[in-house]
This record gives sequence, structure tokens and C-alpha cells, in this order.
Amino acid sequence: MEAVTAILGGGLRVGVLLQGKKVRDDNKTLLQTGISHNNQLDSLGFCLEPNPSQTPPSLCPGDSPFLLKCDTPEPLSRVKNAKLLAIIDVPMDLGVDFCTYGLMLFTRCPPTAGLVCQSICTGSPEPHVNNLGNCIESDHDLASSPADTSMDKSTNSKALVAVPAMNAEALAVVPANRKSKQSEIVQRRIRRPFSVAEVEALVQAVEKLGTGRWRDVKLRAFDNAKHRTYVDLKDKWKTLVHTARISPQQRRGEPVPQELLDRVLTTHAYWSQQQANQQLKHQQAETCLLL
DNA sequence: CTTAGGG
DNA sequence: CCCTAAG
Repeated sequence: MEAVTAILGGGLRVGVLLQGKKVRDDNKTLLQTGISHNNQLDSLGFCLEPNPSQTPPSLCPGDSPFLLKCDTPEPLSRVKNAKLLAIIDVPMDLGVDFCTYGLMLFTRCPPTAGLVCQSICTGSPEPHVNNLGNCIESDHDLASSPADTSMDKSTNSKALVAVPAMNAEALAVVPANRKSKQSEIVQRRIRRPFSVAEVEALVQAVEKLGTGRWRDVKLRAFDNAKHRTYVDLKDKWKTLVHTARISPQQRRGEPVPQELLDRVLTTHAYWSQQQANQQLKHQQAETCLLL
């Protein structure tokens, strides 16, 4: 939090929210909340607010008329169930203005909306949400605007990123996430849980083709699913086998019919044995050649 | 480019 | 999902 406040510099500070209520950020208060005991992470949040004890220093070489826009009386925004993940250096060729400090909030929307990206007080005339990369991606592959590269590349800019609460150690400041080659930030693909229908298709394909021909499985059952690679299918099968072995209480997400999970185990057992037989044959062949 | 596995 | 050594 200190680091973030420091980087935000002018006029802004980061406040701590506990269960939606603002709390003091002194050691005593934080200790009492139990945050440091790693057991109330879900109730932790952050907010951006004007920093009264500090006049905005000029971050820009020239004048910075935009910073003043952040000087609003009310907290600019509140993030619940979100943790500050990192302060990320944004390469200038992504089009983020030097004076732009955008707080990007990722909040979960109801059913299958995926992640929604919200920009809070970018400090510039217009929000630059999309300039930070393809941060909005729906289940329908919405066309995301490409990065604007028509900006001054001589300076650095930073963006604040918050993500849903999860890792306790997430407050670490990570190094710039830039691809040294083409200076492209590689966006992690959004999580897309497999539907029961997809599982059905996967199981059916593996029953027929086995567990060593994922390329064929992809072509056979997911040829038109652009976002499912054969590696994804291989990974999904791995988790399916695991899911089928654990107790139903330990399973998460949309429940997979037991009937399907049974087929997973059966199929897995069958092809495992099949694979073992194959390797046995190879070994015998090699042995023959040595004799 | 695919497989196969660990991260 | 990602990363990647091997084939």
C-alpha cells in the first residue's frame, strides 16, 4: 500500500477497506483486523482517495493538468473482495500517458460474464482502460481494441491493477511485465470453465481416440471451439480424472454428472492399460535387437 | 507442430 | 491456464 501510494504520488493515496468499511492503516488497527494473520483476505479491499496531506508534485516534465482532476472530495472508488496484485510498469507503446495512473479493478460479474475491467480515475481526460491491453474479454470473443501506439515513448507510466482476492503474497511489486522482444504484454487467457456439454464431448472423443492423441481429439470434438487448444483438452482430461477420484464434496464449479465421471475413470483405466501394453511391445522389440 | 508433464 | 523439454 505504501508503495502504491508512493507511486501514485500526486494527490492520491490508497486506503484500506475491511468488510467494506474504511479502516485506519496504522499498524495497530491492521493488527486488530487480523489481516496479517491471513484469515480475512476476503473481507479486504482497497480504495483510491485524495491525499489531503500532500500537494500533487509534478510528475510530468511539463505541466500536468490532469492530476488535479483526481482531487475529488469523495473516495474515487471502492474495491471489495479484491486485492492489490501489483504495480505494473506499462510500456509506453501501449499508449498509456505518462500522467495516467489508472486503477483497474477486476470484479466478478454474476453468471458467466467473466471478468469486467473498470477504470477508476485515470487522471487523464479519457479513461485508458483498453490501452492497457485486452483486459476485457467475454465468452464471445469480443473484439478488443488494439493498443494505441501513437504516444510518446520516452517516458514510463504505471498502472494499478487489482484482482479478485486470492494470494496472500499478492502485494508484492512485480517487475515490468513486458516482452523484451516486441514489447508486447502477453495477456493470460481468461478462464473458461468447461461446460458439462464440453465434458461430454471430451469424454466421448477420448473414449474413441485414447489419451495420447489430443490433436485428433481437438479436431474431432472441438474443431470449432477456437479457444480450446489440444493442450487445454489434455489438461481438462487431467483434471477430470482427478475430479472423478475425489469426493463430490471436494469438487467445485458446475457439477459434472457422476455418469460422466465414471466414464472418465473407465476410459482412463482402459487407455492407461493400452499404453502400458504398447510400451511393453517396444521394450520387447528392443530386447530382440540386442540379442 | 505435438506430446507429455510439471508449474 | 502456462511453460517447455523432447520427439
